[in-house]
Amino acid sequence: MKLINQLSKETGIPIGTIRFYEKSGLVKGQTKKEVTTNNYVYYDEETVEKLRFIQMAKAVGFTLSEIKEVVDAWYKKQISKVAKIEVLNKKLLQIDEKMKELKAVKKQIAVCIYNIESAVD
Amino acid sequence: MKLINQLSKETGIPIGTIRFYEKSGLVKGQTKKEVTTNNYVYYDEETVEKLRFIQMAKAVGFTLSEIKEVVDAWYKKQISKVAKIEVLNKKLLQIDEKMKELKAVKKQIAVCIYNIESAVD
DNA sequence: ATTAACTATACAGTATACTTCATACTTGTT
DNA sequence: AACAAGTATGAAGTATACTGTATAGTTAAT
Repeated sequence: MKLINQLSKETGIPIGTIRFYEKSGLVKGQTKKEVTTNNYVYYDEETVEKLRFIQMAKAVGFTLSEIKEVVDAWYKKQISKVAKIEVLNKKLLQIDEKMKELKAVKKQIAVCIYNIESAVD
Repeated sequence: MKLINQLSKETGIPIGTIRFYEKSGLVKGQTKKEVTTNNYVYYDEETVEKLRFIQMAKAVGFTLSEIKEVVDAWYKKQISKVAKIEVLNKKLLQIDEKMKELKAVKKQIAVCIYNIESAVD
């Protein structure tokens, strides 16, 4: 169990951003009942995993609310098995779509480089 | 040569967004000097290509300013061949990075689905 | 000629995702 | 004891990328 500063260092995500994610319901720490002098929040390894997932998913263009759907399907106990799988399979389709777009962008740029290289000044 | 309404319909990008992109320097139409009664702006096929590129690049998480770098390297005559190629090669690296992240996200979700499916209710 | 639809411009407003600031309390070090 | 560094909370501010509104002129169809 780690405090927010350590969590931030391990993931490279700023403290302010982690707090923002917590307010948005993406991650959740917990206070220790045995500690009575403060209300410091502790985070577990699962939170580290979640944050790394959020980083990657953001990098490939998913919004926080799209990411929240996945994280909820992943961890929330209230959601039924069937509903979770439905959400996740939809995400897989979106990922394949992005994969295609990424390849198209790459190809476009490769062609562009070729054209520039073979152009006469 | 097409007007903004047609351009919008061909690409699926709202008129307001196209105007916003034009203000941001991503695309550029031109007025016809022979038309003197209005200042309607006409767009060519190159603009359609650019807009399609912008759509894809945005879908995989590139920002408009990152996209602008590519579009400038692609079309701007003021930029030297060497500088253009440098920009584009950097983009290719970023794309490979995104490709990796996309695969990691996919794997993560696939594992997640497997875990849910094999879990006992 | 009228009127619906299209175009241009400028500016205000919105959504998302942070980021900073102010305040106040807690902990660890010297 | 003092003080730097860490933590919590709330609210305001910022950047990006649109989105909507208001105004005014233009074009096409009836």
